[in-house]
Amino acid sequence: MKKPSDAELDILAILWQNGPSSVREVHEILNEQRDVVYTTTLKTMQVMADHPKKGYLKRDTSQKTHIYEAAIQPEMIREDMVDKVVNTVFAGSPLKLVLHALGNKSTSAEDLDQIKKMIENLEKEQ
Amino acid sequence: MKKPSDAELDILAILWQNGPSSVREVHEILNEQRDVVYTTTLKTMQVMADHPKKGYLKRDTSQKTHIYEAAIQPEMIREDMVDKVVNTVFAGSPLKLVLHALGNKSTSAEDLDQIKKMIENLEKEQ
DNA sequence: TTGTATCTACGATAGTTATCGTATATATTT
DNA sequence: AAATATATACGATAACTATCGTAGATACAA
Repeated sequence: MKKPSDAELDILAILWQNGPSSVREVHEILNEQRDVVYTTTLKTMQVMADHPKKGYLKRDTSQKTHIYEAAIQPEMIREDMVDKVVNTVFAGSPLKLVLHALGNKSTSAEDLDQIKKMIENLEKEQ
Repeated sequence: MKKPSDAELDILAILWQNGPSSVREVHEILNEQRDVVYTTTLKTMQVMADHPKKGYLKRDTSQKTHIYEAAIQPEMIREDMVDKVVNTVFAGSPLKLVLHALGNKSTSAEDLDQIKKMIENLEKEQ
């Protein structure tokens, strides 16, 4: 599967978070992140839905205002994206990525707990 | 700073790992990862070095065979790349990324130890 | 010295990405 | 009904990406 472009990923993220939405709804959120005019958002979403090699979005055209929905799920591209990051800026070491994510972000106590549990489970398996 | 493209990242990763290298040396490794002809690697590296808005590489032209070296470091783009991944395919949750990285990869006992230590340190700070 | 190998330089190009303007249809408001 | 707002459709385009071929310089070997 072809990887969505940067701008396409932004739109997918919004749809994954908010569920089926109109172009207007997506645009309002996208426009907070970076300046872009409405028809740019529209065009991008149309291409994402209609391009024969993409099909990232489904659309419901039964009303005047079309409703778009993600046609791919984040799980389908996570692996590829994480691999790319690990193999380029973390010298192929998932450990380094984990330490980076833990170190630079303010991780809550609950989150740390959850990671500890995960580690315990992994250690049992070994 | 503009983000290097996919192909450029592949080349940067090789230079980060191996240090200053000739096009031939980079090409041998890159060509194992995906089929590409020598002049494609050459051209890409020349652009990475010469393009006014890039400057990802430095080159030493004192010998017939030029030697290229990374002019940017992975730390300079890690943040951006991790943020992008987290904010798109992990719903903005670094925790999810960490669990994914731990779960899908066979993480060694030593690595798990190191993560535990990291977590202990973080908990002390809180 | 004549070939063979190895470089760099550089142009061409097809495909993709991201962006925006204009036209037009359809609602909604005054 | 006329004006305003809101949609979609769609063409144009500039910039970027990735790729490869050809030409010419340089080194080295037979």
